Amino acid sequence: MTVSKTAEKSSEKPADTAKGRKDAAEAQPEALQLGELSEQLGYILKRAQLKVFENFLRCMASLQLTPAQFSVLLLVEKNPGRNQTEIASTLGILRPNFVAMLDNLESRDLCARIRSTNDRRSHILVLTDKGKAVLARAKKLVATKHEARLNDLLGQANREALIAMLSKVANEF
Amino acid sequence: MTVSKTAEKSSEKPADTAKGRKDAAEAQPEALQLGELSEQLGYILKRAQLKVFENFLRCMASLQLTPAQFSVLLLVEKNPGRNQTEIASTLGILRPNFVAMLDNLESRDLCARIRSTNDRRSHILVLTDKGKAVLARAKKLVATKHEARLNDLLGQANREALIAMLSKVANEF
DNA sequence: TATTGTTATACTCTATAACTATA
DNA sequence: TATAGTTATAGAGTATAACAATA
Repeated sequence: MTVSKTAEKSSEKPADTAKGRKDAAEAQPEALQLGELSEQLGYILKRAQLKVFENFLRCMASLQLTPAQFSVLLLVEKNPGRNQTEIASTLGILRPNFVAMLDNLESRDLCARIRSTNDRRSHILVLTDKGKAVLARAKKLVATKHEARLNDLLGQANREALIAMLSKVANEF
Repeated sequence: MTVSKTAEKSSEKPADTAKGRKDAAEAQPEALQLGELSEQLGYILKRAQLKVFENFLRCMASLQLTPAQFSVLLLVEKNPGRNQTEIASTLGILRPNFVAMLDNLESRDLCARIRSTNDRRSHILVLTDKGKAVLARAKKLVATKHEARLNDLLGQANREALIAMLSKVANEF
């Protein structure tokens, strides 16, 4: 919900900075009470997701890959020979919206559309050599800079528990 | 990333249904391999968030409240006497985008803008009586239908652990 | 000069209908 | 007729600049 990127930065500090808390004996300081909001599943889920995506983008700045593009490359690599509809629907991307995304990846020579010989309506998706190389570098960046950060923050065991619970929510909620 | 609502429904079943698995001794069935994607923090976080928001909207259908609107009502109730800038920035909503949102809530007589007498530039936000009543009903619906579902799925202890870890990610990642 | 609420605007995501070419 | 890829388009959500009123 809500929770914009720039605004997050501006709502980051105002809790206990010099401005927000000039004097210990002041009537109404600055910081608002979150109250029940801090226990609302949807609210913290959304804020956590925005933070994680932000960090992902920073980690991948050198490769210029968004989370969505990374997920496409991963899925195509793991499932070569599949067509656009199959890749898109697995990722929850609507076919019309997948077109521009693929145009982008193809224009950067990261993946290619190949007309299927069985069914000439289909475009089989494959990674180019450059696409494979970029994906390999992306995986390393994600592992060392992005996912490693979660380990530092929560520890290995908790990290795995978090992923497991989120998967359960995503699949069964 | 990606992961649209309608497409999620269509990519829900195709794992092991009658269609997807006609015969045990078939070459290449239907379901794609998610591979490393199923361990990607951002990916499952996003899918979980979409599922939770979807469920929230269904639970609140009778009150016609979105997660964002609910969060505004909660925060205004907990922090009466604050102005638009304070409420918006705490929620990570940019001031320009908060205007239409408030117009909506005010037109439904759920909250009101009051010109501050101290600083006549500011609009103090308050809940109307109807706003308080609707929020009270909303809280009940959220508790009994929405958050309770998480308990059923994970159990009380895990539910609290999940919320705690997500908060940590949202605040410190 | 700075801030509050606002307007206008643009860009991204997501969603639906309809076209084309193939089947 | 049905499906794959595509186009066009519309609606959210999010972002920035700039204006009027007030401080």
